[in-house]
Amino acid sequence: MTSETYKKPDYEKALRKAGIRITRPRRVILSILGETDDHPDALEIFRRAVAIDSSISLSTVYRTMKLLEGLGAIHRHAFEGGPSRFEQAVGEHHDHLIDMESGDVIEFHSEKIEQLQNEIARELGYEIVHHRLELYGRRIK
Amino acid sequence: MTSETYKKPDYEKALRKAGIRITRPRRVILSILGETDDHPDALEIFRRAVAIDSSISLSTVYRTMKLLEGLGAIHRHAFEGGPSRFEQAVGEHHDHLIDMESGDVIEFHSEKIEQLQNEIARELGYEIVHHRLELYGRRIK
DNA sequence: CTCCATGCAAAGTGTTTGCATGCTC
DNA sequence: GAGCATGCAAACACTTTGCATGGAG
Repeated sequence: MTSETYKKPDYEKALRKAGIRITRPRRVILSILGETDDHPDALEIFRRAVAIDSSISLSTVYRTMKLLEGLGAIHRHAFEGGPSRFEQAVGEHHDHLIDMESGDVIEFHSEKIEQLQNEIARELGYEIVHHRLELYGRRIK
Repeated sequence: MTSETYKKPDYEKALRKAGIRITRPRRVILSILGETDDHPDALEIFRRAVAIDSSISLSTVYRTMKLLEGLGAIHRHAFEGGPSRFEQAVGEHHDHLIDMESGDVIEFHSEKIEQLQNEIARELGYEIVHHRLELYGRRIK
């Protein structure tokens, strides 16, 4: 991604509307989330944030992630054996394929699988609130 | 499930064959795992173990779980927002539906979903090593 | 009688929180 | 100015580990 004027929801405006103060740390963190396509963890976000403003603390990163998660602006993923990783909540729902070697995350979506999940839950007498589907795999040579 | 003489793989024999010592704590923990149908966490296993032999320590529970996991005798599940929960590795592979209110776990299996997962991974150039599919839901009244 | 397994306490990891201060609205 | 947000350090929940002792083979 070279262009920066791409999909960039205006979170600042949205947050302000939600009565949330736009502070320097929040602005920095939002800009980081807006520009990445990967799924960084809190420490990685912290590192990138510190590079922009060295006074930002890790607690603020965690607090901001929690805040944004509550607003539905980001999603938190707890992939196996690692810290939570975050992504901006833009676009459609999707699931994840995790490259076990590199940790890279590939997004995918299957309407068929979603339907099957709903059927299964219904048969068991449940309605799904949310689900988690993660494929852990290796690149085929 | 009322009968206790049901599916009960002889883990002691298997462990002995693997060159692993059968100690009192291990015997106790194995008996607990063999008799439960739920998905207890380490602390719950510890509680049940202490009721049988009060000298067992939580570290031993954790160590034993790790050992058994390595041997493929149990599976570890990290459901959302809680400690790892364990289950005996008997029977076929299955996925889990978690009752968000009670924490109860219902097992299910869908061959169709498994196939779709494989197709998706293949298309992305990956082979699946394992996957995680969890449905979080509420009972329909 | 040799090692592996244990209990205990301490350390480790990722995350949250209390508190005094600082900055947005 | 009023009150939310911050940095810092301490607390937290879960899990692992070092070490000296104990017990299975």
